[in-house]
Amino acid sequence: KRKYTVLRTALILPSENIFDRSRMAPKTPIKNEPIDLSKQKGCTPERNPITPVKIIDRPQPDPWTPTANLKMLVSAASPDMRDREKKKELFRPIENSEQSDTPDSLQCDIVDDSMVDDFEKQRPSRKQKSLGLLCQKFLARYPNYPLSTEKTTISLDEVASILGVERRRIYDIVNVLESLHLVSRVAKNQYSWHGRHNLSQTLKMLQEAGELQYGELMTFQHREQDLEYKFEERKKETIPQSQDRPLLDFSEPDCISASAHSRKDKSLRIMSQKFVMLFLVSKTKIVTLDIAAKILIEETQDTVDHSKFKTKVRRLYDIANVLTSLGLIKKVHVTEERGRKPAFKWIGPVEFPGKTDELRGHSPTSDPLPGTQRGACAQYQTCTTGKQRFTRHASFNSAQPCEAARRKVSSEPNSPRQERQACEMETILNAAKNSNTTSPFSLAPVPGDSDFCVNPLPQAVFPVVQADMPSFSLPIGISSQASHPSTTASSKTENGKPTLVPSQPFLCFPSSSLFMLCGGLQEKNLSETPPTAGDMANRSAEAQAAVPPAAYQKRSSHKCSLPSAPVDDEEPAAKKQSLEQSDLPLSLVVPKMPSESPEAESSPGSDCSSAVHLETYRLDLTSPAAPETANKESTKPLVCQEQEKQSQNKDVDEPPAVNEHISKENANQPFQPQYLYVQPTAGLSSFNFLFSTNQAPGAISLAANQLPSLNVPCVMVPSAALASFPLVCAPSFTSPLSPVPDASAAVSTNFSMSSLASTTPVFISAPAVVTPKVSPTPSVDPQQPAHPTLHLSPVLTRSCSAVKVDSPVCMGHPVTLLKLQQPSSAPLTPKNIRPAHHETFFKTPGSLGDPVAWKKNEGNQTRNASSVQRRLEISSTSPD
DNA sequence: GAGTCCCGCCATGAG
DNA sequence: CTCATGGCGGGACTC
Repeated sequence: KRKYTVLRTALILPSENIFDRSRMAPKTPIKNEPIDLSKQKGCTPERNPITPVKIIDRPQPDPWTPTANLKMLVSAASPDMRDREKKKELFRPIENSEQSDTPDSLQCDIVDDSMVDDFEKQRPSRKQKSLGLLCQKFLARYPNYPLSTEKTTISLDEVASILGVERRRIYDIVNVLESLHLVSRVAKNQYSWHGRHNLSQTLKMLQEAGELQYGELMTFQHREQDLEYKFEERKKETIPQSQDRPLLDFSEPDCISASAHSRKDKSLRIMSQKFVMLFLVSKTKIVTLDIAAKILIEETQDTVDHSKFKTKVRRLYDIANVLTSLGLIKKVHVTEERGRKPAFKWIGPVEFPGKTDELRGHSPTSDPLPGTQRGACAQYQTCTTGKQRFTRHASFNSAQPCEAARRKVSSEPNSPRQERQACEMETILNAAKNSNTTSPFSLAPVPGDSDFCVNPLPQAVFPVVQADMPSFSLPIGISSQASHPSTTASSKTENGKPTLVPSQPFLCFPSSSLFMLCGGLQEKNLSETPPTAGDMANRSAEAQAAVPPAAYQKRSSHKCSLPSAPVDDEEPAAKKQSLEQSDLPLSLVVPKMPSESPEAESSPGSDCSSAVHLETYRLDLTSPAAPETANKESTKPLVCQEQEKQSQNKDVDEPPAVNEHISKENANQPFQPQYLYVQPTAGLSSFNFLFSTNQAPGAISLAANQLPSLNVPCVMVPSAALASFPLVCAPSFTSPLSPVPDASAAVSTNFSMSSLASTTPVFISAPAVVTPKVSPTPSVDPQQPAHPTLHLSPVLTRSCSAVKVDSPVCMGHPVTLLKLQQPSSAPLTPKNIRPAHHETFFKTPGSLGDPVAWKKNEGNQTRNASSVQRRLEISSTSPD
């Protein structure tokens, strides 16, 4: 009965969870514990928190129940439902999250009553009250990748009441989330939800900052002892100014007038950032609490008294709990001589494709894109200040800009804090860099623009190639579409920022060489990519037409959301996404994938899915049969975990061949569309075009509606003609297959990879496997959907992870990897080559020469693409 | 007994 | 003074 009621409520109140407390309350029952209720300030007392548990649980069981389907639908439609479902999940201990997903449903049913009873009976165990769980619940309420259009505001009171906890707890969560820019404070008692759009950027920033700050330490990190030792040493040596401190402090001064240093300035937030930095800097990606505590304490104080230490550790636990629920870290134990120590391992994205470097100055020289680039360039804010010089990806800024916008627009009261936050990151970085930053943010375009304010998701705008941001970079991905309507919006909004066309399925590369891309991306992209709601809808329609059934279906569910999304406030869309994404957090938990594989670079959620897929593909690649795996994935829910498993295997399989990726992916994906790159000759002098062989041109063109540039699909080139040319197949991306919303990142990477390869006519494929197959006239035929070629070809998506390793290959270093016909032997000029997202790639000094240049190139790519797009756009239509 | 971390007192600041 | 924040650490709960 409860279930039904719940459903009803959900149905009735589809729009938002957040706002209606009364409504929400029922849901929230989660609070098993009466305790909380009492505490709560009359928030949702009506409901007995006690029993609620059951309710929560119930929802899930459905799979088998007749209502299950209904539920599913409902959940899709209504956020509330979703929330509940999530809650259910939440109930499990965080640790279990990994397991969860699929099993849950079953378990739930079975367990349900009994379990529930237990719950009820057993007073809420401590675990159930844990911050981590609470955080999961909290996160479940919001989409990982909210649409740009939807602004989600979080009312602390509401949330607290809904979740049945004290506000104080919410502060803990929010502060940590804030440190990662997942949320930002808008006003008193109000935060705005940004989601993970900027996460990768934020992490990147933190990584860089961390390297500056802790790099030394972490270098030796193998052993805590060593680390500690180092730390001590360093401390003694550098202690002086305590760079660390400055970092923290800096933020405020820069951004805000010094005025706002309230209260140690949110030590929790800062601590959180530092803590994350440690992970990012750590080679092992494992950080023990004591070390972290010591390091953090030391920074602050020379004296480390025990109590202080204990307190610090407690705080770290708090932070760790939140990070765990975010899927960024997981608890592990490290055994030392001393014994077994609690520690946490970073399982989030490790590599950030678009490191600041990329962003950093794109050297003017490399940029081929002139005017058009502007737009792209605009996206990046380049700050040159003395030493510092880094460009920010708009996305990165997005959060901040948003804040700024808010301030301006809403003129909300909390200026100082907001500013602070905004500045924090930069400050940190700056501090780390030692430079006095000229407010980088200031540079950021956003703030000034009212538009931004209007559009909550500036980030979306940058569909650009950056591998970093999965969501951002690749608009193509379904997820991107769904999740990032903003992209379209961004295109619109952004004045000059043509950038990537988020939706655009094709990428243009400067190099003259031709590439074949195989992938289902386009379709997906087309359909899904559409950023704006309207666009999205249109595209979706188009896409649907074009999209292969399988893909379509998957998406279809998602798509559905799209159309509806606009109506509901933020919630709906978010919720929609959340459905997909919601899993992510848990899935994220997955240990291996993210942490180790660079692929993860992109945001965890999306990344996971994408990355995972890719990896799996790799393995598959070897065997033509691969498709199976692909299917699995596709069929698989969004859950990363499963993928993880596969991924693990994958990882083992192949090291890092970029080529491989390409080929693999394609192969794996059953119906992926194939794309062809056409050299510049086509019309764009310097640019190459990608065509989707498979897709019907019409479909593509349709897409154009929304994004003219995107549409430009390119000329269709007869496969036969191409046959003679070296082709690079890049799996457009797996995303389509994967239900996972955020595959975009992967996609982008792929492209980049392809581009690199493209420079050289050489055919890139995984060492052993793919190449041969691909090379020949790949399935040029557009119409051949799932040709073997596909399998062979592109694996780019995967590249993300592999990229690093691969990079060398791409570089033209004939690593074993390059077995293909033409190894990189063909001199790949850096320019031509498109560095993978991974910096590592480029870093190779010798060949590359100027690392910076490489980076620039990367940036250029995007630019190029954007520019091209722009051109296209211009010709075809004016987006705005 | 160590590890966790919940809970809520109370300081801090803004209004 | 009130209210929003959030530092902090006692001590309970887990393992």
